[in-house]
Amino acid sequence: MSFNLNEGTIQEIANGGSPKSPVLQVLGIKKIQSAGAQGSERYRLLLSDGKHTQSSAMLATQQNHLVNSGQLEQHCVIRLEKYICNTIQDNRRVLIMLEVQVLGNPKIKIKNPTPVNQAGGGAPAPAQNASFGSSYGRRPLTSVPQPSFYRGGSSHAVNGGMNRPGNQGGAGRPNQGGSGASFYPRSNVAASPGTPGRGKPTPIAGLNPYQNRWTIRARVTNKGSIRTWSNARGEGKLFSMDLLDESGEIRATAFNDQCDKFYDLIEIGKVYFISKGGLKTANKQYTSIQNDYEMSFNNDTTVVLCEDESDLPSITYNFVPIEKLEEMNPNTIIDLIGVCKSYGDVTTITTRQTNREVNKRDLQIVDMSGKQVNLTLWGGEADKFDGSSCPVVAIKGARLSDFGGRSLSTVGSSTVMINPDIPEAFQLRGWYDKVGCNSEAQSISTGAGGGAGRPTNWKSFKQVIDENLGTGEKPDYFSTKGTIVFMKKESAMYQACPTQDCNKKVVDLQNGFFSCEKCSKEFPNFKYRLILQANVADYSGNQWTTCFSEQAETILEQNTEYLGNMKDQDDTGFDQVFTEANFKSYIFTMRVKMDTYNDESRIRCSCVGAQPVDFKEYSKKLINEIRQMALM
DNA sequence: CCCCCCCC
Repeated sequence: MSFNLNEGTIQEIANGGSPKSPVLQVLGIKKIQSAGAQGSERYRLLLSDGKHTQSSAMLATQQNHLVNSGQLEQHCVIRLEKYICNTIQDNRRVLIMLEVQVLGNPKIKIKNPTPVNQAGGGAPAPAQNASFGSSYGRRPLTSVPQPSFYRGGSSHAVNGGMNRPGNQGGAGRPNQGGSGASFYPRSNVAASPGTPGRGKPTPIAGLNPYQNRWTIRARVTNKGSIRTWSNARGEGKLFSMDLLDESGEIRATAFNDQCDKFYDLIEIGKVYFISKGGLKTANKQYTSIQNDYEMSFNNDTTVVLCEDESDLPSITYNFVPIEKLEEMNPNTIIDLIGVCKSYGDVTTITTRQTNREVNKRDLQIVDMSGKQVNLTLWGGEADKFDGSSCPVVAIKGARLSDFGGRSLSTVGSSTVMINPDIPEAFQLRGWYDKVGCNSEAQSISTGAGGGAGRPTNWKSFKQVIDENLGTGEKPDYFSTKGTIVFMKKESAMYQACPTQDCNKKVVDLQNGFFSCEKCSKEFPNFKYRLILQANVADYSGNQWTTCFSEQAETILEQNTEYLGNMKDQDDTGFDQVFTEANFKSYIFTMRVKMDTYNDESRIRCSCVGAQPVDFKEYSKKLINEIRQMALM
C-alpha cells in the first residue's frame, strides 16, 4: 500500500494556516507522564508531512485509546480530522490532535522530512480553531439540550447544538483577526477590566500552571452546590464546576469570596469566557474529568457569558465497560453507560453519621461486555427514575465501590442521563433489544439487587478440564446441562448417626446398637443418608460426581427415608427407582476442588444443585449464544 | 483552601 502525505501542510499550520484534514505520518510517539496523578498520561507525537516534521504535537487525552490499543503506533499514516493549534511562550505552536483517523502503517519512514521552521515571525495566529469536521445534526432527544453527534469512539463529546448552515472549515466560528469582536460579545453579565477583548481563547487542553494570561471559552457541564468546610487548616465555602470545550475538560472551584461572587452567575449548560485563575495538579481520586490540572478562581478571575455557543459540545464521557470495573481500584470516579435491566423500589435509609434520612434506589446495569453491575441512585435522582422501558443510563462521575465485589453509586457531582443522544446509547439500545434482553448477564455485584448469590458460570465438562477449574486454592463452581448416564446403586445409601445435623456414618455393632464416633455414643437406631455417585454427561464429555441428600433426592425422585425402607424391604422397587432415574437431564451446578488423598491429587466434583431443565429458559440461553457467535 | 456523598 502506498500513502501520499500532504506535503507542506505542517509548514502551513506553523504559519497559522488550517489545512483541512491533512494526511501525515507519525514518526514517533512519546508518553509524557504527569507526576502523581494516575491515568493522566499524555502522548506527544512527532509528525511528518514528508517535507517537514512537527515535534510539538499533543494527542488530546480523549484519543489516548488509539495508542493504548495499539491502533496508533510509529510510522502510522493518519488523517488529522480535527485539531487546534495553540501558541505558547516564545511563539512556539503546540498542535493538539483532537481527532485522528489511522489510515495504515507502511512500517517505514516516508521520504526525508526536516524540522519545520517554528518561528512563525509575527504571524497573527489567524485561525487557531481550525479545521473542525462536520457534525451530524440529530433531533433533540432527552436530557441533552439540542444534542448532536460530534465525535465517535469510546469517549466523545455531544455538541450543544447543531452547526449553523454553511459552517465549514471555520465559517461561523471565530476566525481572522478583526472579526474577533464577534467572538467576544459585549456582555452585561460581568463586565470587568479583565474582560477579554482580543486574541483567541486558549483551548482547555492547553491550560497549564506555567501560563497565567489565558482566557478559555467553555461550557459549564456540571455545577455543585455551595458546601462549607471546617478542618485544621481553616474553614470556608466553595462550589465546583466542570468546564468543557472542543479540546477537553477541566474542573474549576470557586472558594469563599469567589464562591459568593460567581455562584449565581454560573449556570449549567451555559458558555462563558473565563480568564485568569490558578491551575494546580488535579487529584484524580475525586473526579472523572480528564485533565491533569484543576482550576481555582481567584481575585483576578473574570467570567463573561458567551451567548454564541452552539458550536461547543455539552458533555464528554470516558466510558468504562462494566467488565473493566473488576480490575479497577475502588473509590475511583468513572463514567459508565449501560442498559437498566432491572431496578428496585425507592427505599429510605438513615445515614449513620448524621442521622439524615435519604432515599435510594438500586439499578442493575448491563452492557455489551455481558456483565452487570449494581448502581445506586440517591435522593431526587432515585425518586424520579423510571426504568420501566429498560432505558440506557449514562453516568458521568459515578463512584466505584468494592461493596459486594464491585458496585457503583452516584455522588453529589455525578450526572445521570437517561437515553442520551449519543452513538453508544444507540448501539446499546440495538444490542439490548436483540440480544441483551434475552441473556443472563454476569453480575460483578453480589448482595442487594446484584442478582441473588453466585452468577451462573456455564461451563462444559471439557471446558472445566481445559480451563483447569478446581485446581486453585478455592473451589470453582460451574453449571452445565447434563444427563445421568450411570449411578452406583449399591453404595448410594449409608447408615448415619440419628442425631440432628450429625450425618456421620455409624458402625453396626451387630447387637442392635449403632455407634457414632463423632458423637461418641451408641444408638438403638440410625437414619439413612444418600450419597450418590453418578456419572453425568454433557455434550462435551462426562464426569463422576458425588450427589448428597438433597440433590440425590431430586435425581432419584424419592425421599431418603422411603428409599431406605425400600432398600431393606423391596429390592425390585429399589432397582426400579434407579432405572427410572437414569438418562434424565438436569441443570447441574457443580463444585470442583483439588483433593489430595494418600499423596494422590485428583479433582473432586460434587453436585451442589440439580434443577429440572426449564427448556424455555435454556433455549433462550442457547439462542443468545448463537447470536453472540454471529456477532463475532 | 475541598475531596463529604449516605445503606446493605
